Parts: sequence; structure tokens; C-alpha cells
Amino acid sequence: MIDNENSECERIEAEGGDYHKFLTLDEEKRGRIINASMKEFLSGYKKASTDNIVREAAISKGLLFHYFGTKEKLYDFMVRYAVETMRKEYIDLINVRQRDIFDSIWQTSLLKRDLCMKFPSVFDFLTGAYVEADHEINAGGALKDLQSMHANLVAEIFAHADLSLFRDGIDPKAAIKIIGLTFAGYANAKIAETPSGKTGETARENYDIYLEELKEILDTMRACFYKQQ
Amino acid sequence: MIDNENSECERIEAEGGDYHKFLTLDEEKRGRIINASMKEFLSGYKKASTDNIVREAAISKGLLFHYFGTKEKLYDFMVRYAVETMRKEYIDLINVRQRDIFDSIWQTSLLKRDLCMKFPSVFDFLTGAYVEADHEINAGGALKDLQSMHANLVAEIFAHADLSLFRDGIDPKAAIKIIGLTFAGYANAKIAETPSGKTGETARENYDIYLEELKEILDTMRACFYKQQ
DNA sequence: AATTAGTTGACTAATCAAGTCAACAATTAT
DNA sequence: ATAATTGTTGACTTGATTAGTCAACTAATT
Repeated sequence: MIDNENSECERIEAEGGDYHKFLTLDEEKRGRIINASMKEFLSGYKKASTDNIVREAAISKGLLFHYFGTKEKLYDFMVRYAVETMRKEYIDLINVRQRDIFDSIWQTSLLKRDLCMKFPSVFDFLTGAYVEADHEINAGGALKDLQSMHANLVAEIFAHADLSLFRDGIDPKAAIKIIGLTFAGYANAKIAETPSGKTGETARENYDIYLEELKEILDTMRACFYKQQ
Repeated sequence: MIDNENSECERIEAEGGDYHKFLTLDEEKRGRIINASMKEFLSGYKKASTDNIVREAAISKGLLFHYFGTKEKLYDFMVRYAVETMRKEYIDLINVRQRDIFDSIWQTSLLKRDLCMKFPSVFDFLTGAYVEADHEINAGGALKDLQSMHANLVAEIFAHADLSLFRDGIDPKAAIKIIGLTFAGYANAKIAETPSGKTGETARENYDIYLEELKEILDTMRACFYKQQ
């Protein structure tokens, strides 16, 4: 736990920013600030208001600037933190050595749920950070790192996938495209649908309903795409 | 053409707002203002800035307020106009009496493309307008009307779909769910991907590349879900 | 009791918001 | 050609909001 915390600090504080004060905060408060910030930064750096962030996080204005100094550093931290969290709690945990790609998808969905329980806005925040062009914070290239990690992940999953499981009539490549589309779309749509404020028990229940629906879809697709034996 | 214009005015101006000055504008300028407004209102009524709108539309501040009076009326108009446009140029044009639901999807995709060429932000603007809760403009219930029209449309398409085309092993209802997910996800993702500024020839070409990709997916799915003969 | 660390929110100076208006430009009517 | 009307501008006003500060308060530590 302590070790974990330290390595996280090192990665995020690598160049310039000193986020030590913030990182040694108790988890609950830290989480509140992270969630509030990511939620507010969803529609761009410029449009985000630090007043909204402190209101949502239920802390004082001074404290936010005590931790981060400037709005830019706050955003920089959020990018780094989101990328680092994605890596540690999502990408690194995925077992790419699976023959059935539906198993891979199911697994990633579970991890996605767990991550969204902690930080409801990570995914949207990061996709927002990609498209943003009106500011020049590059957060030490963290976004590009994540992008290549993700590309690598997808490639590995597909490399390990057993294509002989597919029906003889259909092109596995085309099928995989469809499968990817369906689940990416589904996961995003449904996860975005849940009110991002909640992190309690009700949110968990909501996600689990979605996951059951997802499992159904998964089974149907298996029946459609795989040859029956 | 004149008749068309008039009926449009009637529907939109129904209660209160006088948008005559704006509606009798030449199409090019009107389109610029509509696109700029919808784009700016994407991330909410409050966060939208009239200064950004006039800059994007390349008109003066005074002119915008000459046409619409207030920001609220501008937003009200945009909601009404977007809904009316969706009805006239999308929902009403869809032929629901088709037996192959892939044909229905293909058809809606073509219409969607045409609509997005004219108003790149209609779909996103309207979905944004749904979730917005921080203002109380209901635009004469136009949004609810659209919602029910859309629900009705989907229901009719599914009612006319020939379920006997599906493979014997799989549940048509579950399959339709997947099909809907895939295409809704695909269309939105890809259409959103195109830079919404462009409305020229390049944008058209981009869309058509997507449509070809879509056609491939469509054929693959037909092969997967329908029984072969 | 004294020192330190954590936390507050009223405050500032600058910017940005919606909305106005006197003045200019382009049409149309006389 | 002139007058009257309509279309259009952008500098301006007033008030809200912005990022960021700081003296003062509380809680923990020495």
C-alpha cells in the first residue's frame, strides 16, 4: 500500500509539479476532488470553473489552490492521474492471453465497471482530453502513452484470439470489427447513462443490471458468430 | 418552396416567439447562424456564449439580438428548429414498411448523412438538449414530441421486420437489440468524429467513406444473423 | 502553551456575460 | 437624385464570473 502510493507519486510528479500534499490526503477527500475536477473538465479546460469544482467537491477555494497552485497544474495533474489510473487499474489487469474474444470483452467490462465506480468520469474525461486543442498542456506525453498502450492492448487481444472458433461462412476480421463496435458502443452508452454523481450502492446495482444485459448480448453474439458444436 | 417555408414558420413560431426576420433570411447566412448556435449549445445552455456564436457565424453581435431578442429565445428557436428539421428531413422520410431491417438501417444512415451535411450538430445538439436540466425552456414540448415520434418509428420498423429471415438458432429480439446497438453506436461515433466545421466537399467524401464501411458491416451482419439460402 | 499544518471564504483585479444603441451601409420608394 | 426604410455593425454598459490571494481560523503536534 505504501509502496504503491510512492510509485504513483513518482510517476505523476516526474516533471515539475509537486502534488505531494494532495496525494497524501485521505482517500475519501482526494476522490471527491478528483471526481469533481474530472466532471468539470469534461467539456474542456477553458470552460471548466474552479468555483464549480470546489462546490462539487465540498472544499474551500483556498484549499484547491493550496494543493495545486494553478488551474493549469490541476488539469495537468488530472490528465496524469487519469492515465496512470487507467494503466494500473485497467490496462495492466487485462489478461490478453485468451482465445475467446468474448471472454476478453467480458473481462474488460468488469474492470471498466470497477474503475467507473471509483472515478465515474475517467473515460469521458480522457476522451475529452484527446480532442481538446484549445490549450497546450501535454502532461508529459501521458495521453500519447495511453493511446499507444491501448492500441497495443487491442492488438494483443486480437493476436491471441482463436479465429477458428468463427463460423466458416464469415470473415473473422469483419466480425471482430462488429463485435468491437457493439461493445464499445454499448459500454460507453450505458456507462455514460448512469448519473455520474452517484458512487454508492445504487450505482453499483445499476452497473450490474447493465452487465447482465451485456452478458445476454455476449451469449447471443457467440451463438451468431461462432460455429456450433 | 414558399409554402414549405410558411408552414415551417407556423410550426416554429406557434407560441410567442417571432422568428420571422430570421426565417426569411437567405439560406447561407441562416445556416451559418444555426450551425454556430447548435455547436455552441452542445455543452449546455448556460456554458454557451453568444460572443462565440457570432464569431463562428461571422455576424455582428447586434444582428443576433436583432433576430432573436434574447439568448433564451435563441435557444428556444434552435430546439424547435432542430426538432422540426429532424421530423421533416429524417423521420418523415423513412419508409418503415421494409421487411429487411438492414435495409431500414441503411436507409436511415443515408438520411442521417444528408442531414448532417446541412446541420452537422443537430443530433448532438438534440441529445444534449434532452439531458439538460439546468434551464427550463421546453420549446412548446417539441422535444417530447420528437421523442415519441422516434419511439414510434423504431416500433414500426420492428413491427414490419420479417423475423423469419433470422437463423433458426438465435432469438430475433436479442439479435435486433445487437443490431440496433451496433449501428446506433457506429453512426454516432463516426459522424461525431468528422470535424463539424466542414460542410463542403471533403466532409461529403468523409461521410461516404464511412458509409462504405457501414455497408460492409451491414453485409457481414446479414451473413451472421440471417439464414443462408 | 507554543508551534505547526490544514482549512476557510471574503476579497481583488481582470475578464467575460448578455444585451444596447448610435451610427453606418444597402435597398427601396418617391 | 433624394428621401425613407431596412439591414448591419461593433464599441459600449452593467453585472456576473474568473483565477488566484491572504489574513484569520481550527485542529493536531510538539
